Amino acid sequence: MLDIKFIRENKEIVKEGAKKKFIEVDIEKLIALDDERLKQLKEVEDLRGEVNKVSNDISRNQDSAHKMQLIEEMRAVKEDIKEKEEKLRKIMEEWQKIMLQVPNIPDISVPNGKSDEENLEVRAWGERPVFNFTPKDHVAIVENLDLVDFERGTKVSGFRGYFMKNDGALLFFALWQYFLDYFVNKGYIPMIVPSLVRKETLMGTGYLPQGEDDLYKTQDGEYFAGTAEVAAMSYYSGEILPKDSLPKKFIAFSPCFRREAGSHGKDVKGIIRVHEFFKLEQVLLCEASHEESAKLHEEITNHVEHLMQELKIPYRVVANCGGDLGLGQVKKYDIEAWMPSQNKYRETHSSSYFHDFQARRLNIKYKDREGKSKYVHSLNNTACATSRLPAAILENYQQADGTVKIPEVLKKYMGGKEFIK
RNA sequence: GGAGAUGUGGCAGAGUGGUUGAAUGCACCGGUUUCGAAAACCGGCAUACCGAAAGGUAUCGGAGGUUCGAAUCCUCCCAUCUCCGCCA
Repeated sequence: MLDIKFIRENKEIVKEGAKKKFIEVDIEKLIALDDERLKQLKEVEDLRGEVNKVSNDISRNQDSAHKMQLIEEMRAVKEDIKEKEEKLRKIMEEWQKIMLQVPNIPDISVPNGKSDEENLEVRAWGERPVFNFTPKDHVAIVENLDLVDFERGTKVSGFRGYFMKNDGALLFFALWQYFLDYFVNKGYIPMIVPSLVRKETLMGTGYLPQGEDDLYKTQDGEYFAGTAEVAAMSYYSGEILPKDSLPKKFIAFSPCFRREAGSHGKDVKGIIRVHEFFKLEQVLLCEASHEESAKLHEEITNHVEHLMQELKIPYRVVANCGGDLGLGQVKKYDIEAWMPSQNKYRETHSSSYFHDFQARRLNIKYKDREGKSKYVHSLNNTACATSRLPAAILENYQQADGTVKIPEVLKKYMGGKEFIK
């Protein structure tokens, strides 16, 4: 959510921003509606003021005839108020609807473009592995080594279902622990957060109303979140935080659920695109300063790059183009791991910042030095998405004999073993 | 799932139809005092929106309703607590 005042004063910037994100929203209509809103609000408030004033007079008035007359008059005014309130209610409904569609403004450094194909490579790291054999894709690897059971996964869970098994299961645990150790050591607060969440949390983080189709919903009206960001961000909703407690840095773990509506043909095999996976997510709240947001954005991206380097997975960082940004995002980097079997990079991490877009919707504030309350800024980045990261590891570390070498840094988390065989 | 109780400002806690946006205490901020501090005393201290300002409007868990007037009465919802049931 943007501030309506900001929209009014910067409508050209807002329009340009929406255009860059390829989002249709009628700013002129919104402003016209806001004019109506202000006018109607003033009328209603003036009338209410009159009623309040006369009501006071009534209570003090001793002359009962005069009293009756005033009461009669106020009855009439009340009818008038009712009518105007109804009008205001209708305006507000429409106003709210458009306000929820207004996207945050992308940063000047965000490249132009419509889809992920136009994302811009910022930097790449690592030597792509050279194989003296034809590298298998991760699906073949996990099937050979019995690390994942897809058949029974489908039998039990349905389309895209899977069981992690044997060293496959252990690899997940090892990654979680390795990443967790790193972030806790950096001062992050570890959290296990709910996946089953109320609608407000998804509105607040910007996944609703637009993303309804990609979310699972219960018969009681709750939703299953697609990322730990949702619950972690909502943790402080409606609260005012002490200034010196910022920045807040969470490393949040949760199962993640995605319907993957509209991507039925994509990645149908394997564990790259699944309905249910697990994620460690970095979620940050900081003071309302663009510099601070931008600085922390680089920082949370660097954390992941460092870990990818430790794991020795070749990767690149892309700056996502306007059309590939979410509604609330100001800027986003994707970190993409090299997938030898596909001979290309695949997204494993997504790092973005929002300014106060989410905080406005979630109503998370802090008091600044002058005691004025301000909305916090928010950021998040994947730390470790199991299953995508394991898929990249398996492909990059595969051996000619079909086994998989365990990355040096993970060995101690997998019982000191050298290979998955 | 059943029964009961409760929901007021940062916290505690008054307030059951009329100058109550809300007593009081604590916390917090400023001042007096002090070499400095504590104590004491004085003053300030919710949020949002409209307005250049004066000022106005709204908010006492949420949404409706009754009334000239609602924190206070009515209806529904939500949350919390206690007991019972069920489950782990």
